[in-house]
Amino acid sequence: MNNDDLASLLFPHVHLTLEELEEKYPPRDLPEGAKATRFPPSPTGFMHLGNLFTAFVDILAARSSGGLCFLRIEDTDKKREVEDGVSAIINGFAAFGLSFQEGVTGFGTEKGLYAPYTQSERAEVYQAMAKRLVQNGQAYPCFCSEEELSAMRDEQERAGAQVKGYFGPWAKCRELTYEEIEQKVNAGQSWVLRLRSGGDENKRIVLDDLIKGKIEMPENTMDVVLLKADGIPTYHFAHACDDHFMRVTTVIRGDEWLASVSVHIALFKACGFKLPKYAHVAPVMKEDAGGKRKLSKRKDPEAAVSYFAKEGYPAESVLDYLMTLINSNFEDWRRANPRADRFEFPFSFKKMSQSGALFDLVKLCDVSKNVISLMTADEVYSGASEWAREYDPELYNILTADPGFAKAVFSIERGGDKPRKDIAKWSEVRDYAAYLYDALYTPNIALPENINPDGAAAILKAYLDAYDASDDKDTWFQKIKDLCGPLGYTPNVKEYKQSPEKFKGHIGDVSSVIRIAATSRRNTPDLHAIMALLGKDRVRERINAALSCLTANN
RNA sequence: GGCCCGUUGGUCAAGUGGCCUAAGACUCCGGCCUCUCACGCCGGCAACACGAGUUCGAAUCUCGUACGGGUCACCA
Repeated sequence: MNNDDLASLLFPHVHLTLEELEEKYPPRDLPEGAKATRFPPSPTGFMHLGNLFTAFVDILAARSSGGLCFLRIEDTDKKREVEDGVSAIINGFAAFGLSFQEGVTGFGTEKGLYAPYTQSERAEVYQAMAKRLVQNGQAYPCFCSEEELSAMRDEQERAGAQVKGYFGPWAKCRELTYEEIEQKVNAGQSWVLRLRSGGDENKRIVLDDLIKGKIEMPENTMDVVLLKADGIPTYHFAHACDDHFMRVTTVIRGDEWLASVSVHIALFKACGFKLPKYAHVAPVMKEDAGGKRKLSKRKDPEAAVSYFAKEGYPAESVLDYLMTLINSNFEDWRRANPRADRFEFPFSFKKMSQSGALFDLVKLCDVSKNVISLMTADEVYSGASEWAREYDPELYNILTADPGFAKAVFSIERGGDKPRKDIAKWSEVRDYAAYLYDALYTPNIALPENINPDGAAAILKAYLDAYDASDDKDTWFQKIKDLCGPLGYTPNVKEYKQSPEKFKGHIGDVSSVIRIAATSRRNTPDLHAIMALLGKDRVRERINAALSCLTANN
């Protein structure tokens, strides 16, 4: 058979050549060792945490090597496509402050020299390569229907074949003559284009994966589909064409692709492309009934990236947490460089886990508390109010009604050597600040077990007499100490511990009563600062209210 | 089932034949810190899946077993 004739029959209108493509998309001019990576999502309208994770590795690998990362849209499966899919992806990344140097930048917009970056717009590239493969005798049309293929699979099943699929003797259309093909094509029969595999199952190929190390497997023998009946390429073929002509040096993707590597190696070879480096990333897992499984879109709310925005985790927190999963020594680095840009971290593929890590919300909270504890009061204010604007309008109104006051609230014990770490996400701010706002405050005078209402009332009365809103912190504290003795408490906690029988309690009990009266909380940050924010009228008001509550109960 | 990958405390993990009586972090539990909480500090619980082999010596190398995961589409 004359392959040129076949190519012309199959692709009569394709004139672009491999050589022209090579010229149009020349190798990148990158510094030594710099990596060109890409993140290629399908526009399904859902951004999975795993997408963020892999994309983050892509960006990290690019930036840490002085290279670049671009965004390519893989919309070859029209069934899964969603209208606003592309915007959802771009917005999703923007929410995390992540962007790409090249590729799709919005719906219908893109930048970069290797355009187009949307697969549905790259038909001529795939067609040209497909034609070339036919010319070289490395691809052929297959007219088998879905019914025929499933019948074939059934037969293989029955025969107990170890290897199933369209290959070797099972590949019926492989041996079609030109005349047979011509007749079917002219009759309008639909066809797919298949690779004419030259692989030998007894030969083995070796892949040196950047993460998984050396992997050996049998050569591919399958005549895999390159172009579907509608002329759209399969993932495998698009991967070869795009990652070659977009001059990707390092392919980073989920490890579910590992099993397809033999196909990809065969394809790159057939096309005459240089094989890129591969890094197969293990998925983020979730604990389930004692075992592990992939984070599931349906079962796990935290699988959606939007979950974190809704809960009010700062993007920085999520990113830092992801960093610890990517390279666990990031934590040490972060401790040494608390405020450094995380892209300065010396990322390494070698330090990535070979198996999937369990997603740990508790750990995320810890990381997030650290992140928030390092923020300024202004940053906390804007983070919290931006979150509240969307998810808690009442809180938003309260916070923004008096930004100065809100910032003062967030300033309590912030900025020192030992910053408080009690906020992990913005949704906790409402509860954190509730007692500082009348609109959120619910009086609830619940005394500790060792204090009776009379004792508490005595403390409050005495305190009201001593209270002066203009006292500085030391004076304020000294006054509480001075209260202790006459009421039968000791200002010295150690003394109390040595002989508890001598006292009603210690200074902790006295200040607890005052704290409860002023805030209805047993635990708060620095009470002096809180009372200063509350103001003398409100403090007196609340203590008086507590007093009457205690006496009424008697 | 075939092929491939993996398995160190509850979790993330260091570890590349002797420095391992197995690091660090999170969680949990004690204790300390001139108010509570938080922070910080000190301490504690807790692991090399199993079995053979190689070796003077194995968490580390080899083989087998078990368990877990992935993949076998005109989906990506």
